[in-house]
Amino acid sequence: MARPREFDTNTALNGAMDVFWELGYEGASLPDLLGGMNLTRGSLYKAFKDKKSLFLTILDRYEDADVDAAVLFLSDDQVPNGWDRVMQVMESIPKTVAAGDQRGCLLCSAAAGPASYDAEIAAQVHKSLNKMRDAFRTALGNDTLSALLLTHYVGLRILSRSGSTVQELQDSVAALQALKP
Amino acid sequence: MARPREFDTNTALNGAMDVFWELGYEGASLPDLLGGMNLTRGSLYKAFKDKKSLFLTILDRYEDADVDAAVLFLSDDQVPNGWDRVMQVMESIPKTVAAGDQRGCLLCSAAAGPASYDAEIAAQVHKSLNKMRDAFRTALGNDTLSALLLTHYVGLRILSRSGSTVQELQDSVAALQALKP
DNA sequence: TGAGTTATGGACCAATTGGTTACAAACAGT
DNA sequence: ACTGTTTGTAACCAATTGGTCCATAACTCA
Repeated sequence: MARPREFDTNTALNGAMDVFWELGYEGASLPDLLGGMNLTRGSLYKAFKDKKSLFLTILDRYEDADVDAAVLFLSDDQVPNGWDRVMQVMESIPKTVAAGDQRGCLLCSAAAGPASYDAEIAAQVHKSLNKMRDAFRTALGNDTLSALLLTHYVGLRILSRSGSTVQELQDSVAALQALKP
Repeated sequence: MARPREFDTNTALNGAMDVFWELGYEGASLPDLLGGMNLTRGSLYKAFKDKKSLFLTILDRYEDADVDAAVLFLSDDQVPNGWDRVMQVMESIPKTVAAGDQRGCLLCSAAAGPASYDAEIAAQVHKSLNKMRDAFRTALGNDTLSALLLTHYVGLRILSRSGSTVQELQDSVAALQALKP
């Protein structure tokens, strides 16, 4: 009943996620996003309203993809011990950096950036962070320990992005072993 | 031999630190800084070169003031046990938030922000972070544990800024008790 | 083959960004 | 009092920011 979209919404959003992930919310300019999504201004604003709405959509998408994957892994007893699953998640962080990916975590960067002055972004960020903490808790059955692990997760991801060495991150993860219940 | 400064460099820098601390490096605009420092464009650029140089100066100042204070406290055996000193530093973070200060840590915000794309800022940030880690290490005589504590410190400060509740932060700190050597 | 509807591309926009420059003012030394 | 030097002020700057608008294109349904 009207002209069809020429772009695929999914691939466009994937492009937007890449740009936001690498540059952060405030660091990603409209031209950056248009390039990464392969569309022009008019199309972006018609389809996604504005930059902030697009970012909220991407945060949602990040939760559905990356956060939920971690949550699922933490509750999957293919690895029978919950603590072992937690440690595998933590160990994956220095591994990611060693593989050349220094982007950190979209969520953690948003927590450090726009969440401090934008309530909607803060709400979405906390929703996802709470999901992570809950996943730690169900894996371990321990309230305060899960709070510590979430804090550690955020710290690792921020340090990853700011250029900490793999060794430093590995040390930090290794020290967690002492907390094994 | 020339016209004297009408402003006091120290108070101007204090003003700049406040602005950067609250708004972050990229979030602080020139008008924001000029307002907080009580001077006009020309004076700022003549005295401090440009925004980035000013920020590097402020990072230095933050190290001399806040980082060094923590480092000193961690090595001061008025509190005889090193671990107890570490815990006092950690416990001060939820307390700061409870007192209404959600600004987090200038250093940690810089690590999450401009340190990811600016080498000079990254270098200064790492210098200070390493100082913190060293302080943890000398307080405890333990390499990997000090890496964990630095990560935890950064995580707490990022979560503080993004609006985590005092309870969540307290839980996270309380769980550290299990690591007491 | 229309009529109705939505998508696209790009020109356009005001506001803001960090930064420069030109000139007047305020001092020190002679 | 004059000279040399540095400060303060504000006008000015080009570039970039996020966002709007409109003519045209592409489709569906009648």
